[in-house]
Amino acid sequence: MAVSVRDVAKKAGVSVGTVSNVLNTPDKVAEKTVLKVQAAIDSLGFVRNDAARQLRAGKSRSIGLLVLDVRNPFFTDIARGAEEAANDHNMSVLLANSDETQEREKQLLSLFEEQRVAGLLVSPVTSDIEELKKTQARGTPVVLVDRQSKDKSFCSVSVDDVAGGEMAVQHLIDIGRTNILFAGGPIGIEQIADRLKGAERAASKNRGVHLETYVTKNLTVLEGRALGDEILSRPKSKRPDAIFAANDLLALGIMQAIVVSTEVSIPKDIAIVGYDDISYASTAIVSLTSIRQPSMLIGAQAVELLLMETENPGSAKGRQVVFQPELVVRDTTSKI
Amino acid sequence: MAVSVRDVAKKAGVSVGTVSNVLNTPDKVAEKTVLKVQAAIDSLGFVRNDAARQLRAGKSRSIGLLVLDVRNPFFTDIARGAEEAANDHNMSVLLANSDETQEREKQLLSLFEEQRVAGLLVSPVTSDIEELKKTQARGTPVVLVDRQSKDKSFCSVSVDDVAGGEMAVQHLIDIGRTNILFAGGPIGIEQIADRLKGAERAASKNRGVHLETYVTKNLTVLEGRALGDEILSRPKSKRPDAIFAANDLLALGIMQAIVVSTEVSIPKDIAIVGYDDISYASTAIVSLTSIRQPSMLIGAQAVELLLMETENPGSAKGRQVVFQPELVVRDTTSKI
DNA sequence: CCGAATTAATGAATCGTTTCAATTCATTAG
DNA sequence: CTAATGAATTGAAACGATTCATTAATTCGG
Repeated sequence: MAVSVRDVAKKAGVSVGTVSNVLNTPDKVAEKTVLKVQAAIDSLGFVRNDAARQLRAGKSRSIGLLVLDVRNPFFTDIARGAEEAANDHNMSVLLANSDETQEREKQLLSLFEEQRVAGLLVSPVTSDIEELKKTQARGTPVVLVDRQSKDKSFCSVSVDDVAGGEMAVQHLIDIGRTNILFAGGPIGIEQIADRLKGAERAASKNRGVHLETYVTKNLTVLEGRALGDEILSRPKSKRPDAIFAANDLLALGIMQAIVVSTEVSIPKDIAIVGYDDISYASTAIVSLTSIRQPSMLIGAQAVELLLMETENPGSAKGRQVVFQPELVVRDTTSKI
Repeated sequence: MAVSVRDVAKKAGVSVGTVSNVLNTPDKVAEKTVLKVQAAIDSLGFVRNDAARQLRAGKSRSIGLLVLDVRNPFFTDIARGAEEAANDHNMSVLLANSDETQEREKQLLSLFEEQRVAGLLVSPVTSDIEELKKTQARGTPVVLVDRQSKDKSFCSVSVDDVAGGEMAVQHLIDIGRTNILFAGGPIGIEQIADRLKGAERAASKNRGVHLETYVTKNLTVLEGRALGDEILSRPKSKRPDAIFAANDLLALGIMQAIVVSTEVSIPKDIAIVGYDDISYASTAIVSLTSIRQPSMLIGAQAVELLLMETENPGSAKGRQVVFQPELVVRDTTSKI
């Protein structure tokens, strides 16, 4: 049934080596031979068997990317960045979703290892990275994404979330707000804890600023609406005059709840800053000020580090790349 | 460097065949032998080479899923449905994105074929499916997704978009609207043309109903806002009292533009129906009435058809599954 | 205690591609 | 005209897991 190089070789009247050369290095084959072989390939409908290629090559041209949540635009943007960078080195990216469970992570890790991926980009579920260390020790290079490796056992590409949090709150202070609410959770997640830390730093650097912390169960639109309703239910004097939400979905939810009320207006009564700058931020009813993370760049950079490591082992040893986030000012914090 | 079954066999003092049996059919191996081999595997850090397995097996346990746009929640939901169904047969799904370009589609198609996927689920870019027919002829079963195969050369799973369109407009008529605007485009896309056809059918079935068609360049939030602004700029008498948008993103955009005006209220002055019932529909400022497609079911069903065909070639020959969409009523069409 | 039946373990052959040392053939320099 | 050079082509030997016909060892009924 299946057509192999051997069949092609027989049909074209050449050896299998020549067929292989036509496929991989046609310059080394006489032109008329190339044509003969092409003809045979077309007439037989030959399709290369990738498994055999890889077996022979010993390594694949794929990079495994393991993220916490494929539905989060932040991660799909990272994936897109990684894909583009990988394409430039003509490699491809296999995207997998750990769904924030350690078990699934472990499963997918070994799946990738069995496929002998050229390397792994991982956004790990917890800080327990023993399994990852073993994988790396067995010869598959690993780059951490959106998370630093404190002991430098891995390369990593991340964003300075403390700086992002500080930036957001400082901006709110700059436009004259003093009663600021931080919303986000769970606090156990490193990124969120860092954003809060940055927020606190900005608050403590300025006199007369009060920072309230509201811990949410997660970072979804629904959770945001609940918080928005809670704020509306407060007496006027207890309401914040600004909110820093730990991500955009949360911020959008808060806005949805507040915007229906005629009592509170955005940004006059309450200013809002989100985080991530997802594409919905700019198209919201009142366009949302947000902290932008260079997500595509993160993916691209991670691939570069990985390839540096594969092409020249040891060359990127423990390199920690940390990007700075960026404030994008829109209507939810405009001065009037 | 790499550890193979041979190394494991030597270390454990058994033959390679036994190691293979431990990995695949441990019941056929004496318990103490299993333990010896496991120990050798652990101490050497052996990881199975998937390429070699596949080469020997001749087929993979993966199904290729090729969609028009990975960022469209409709398709990611299909993917999720397909994944779950595939898992039940312990197979996995490889997701790829043609980005609506024929070239990329062709590229990915041959990539999948080289990987000897067990089968392909494809949402084809155009109706030119010659390439797909060749692929199928070479032995890779193909199931069309979200598109019918008129000549029955493929199995397919799709949704009745004509019925969906009719349902949407009939609902608007039922709540007393007579001046209805259909928004969507490009009309060349089969699904959109079908929704329009359904809308026209509903309009013509009822007397005194006027249906206006507004063709958009695409189905995005921005395009919707432009249309919303255009409607606001019209004199009151020229405005529709209901809008049927060909997808939810478009509908949300229209709403965003209209909601800021104090002149027109939703649903009192203008009722809106969207299409797809994406998760944003229910959390929009005014929750959006929409036509729901059973997207996860589509993915699952497509996998079932595919497996039917692989396990028993010819058994699903040209089967066309067509699902009916469902109206989900929310606030944008509430009676007051 | 023998032969039959059952259970374990073996290892060579196989999958389809690529690689590379060896071969052939034609061309050119001396 | 010979020897040396170079270009094309060849085909056997890998890559690593699985399979399956054999062999070996054990158990059991009569």
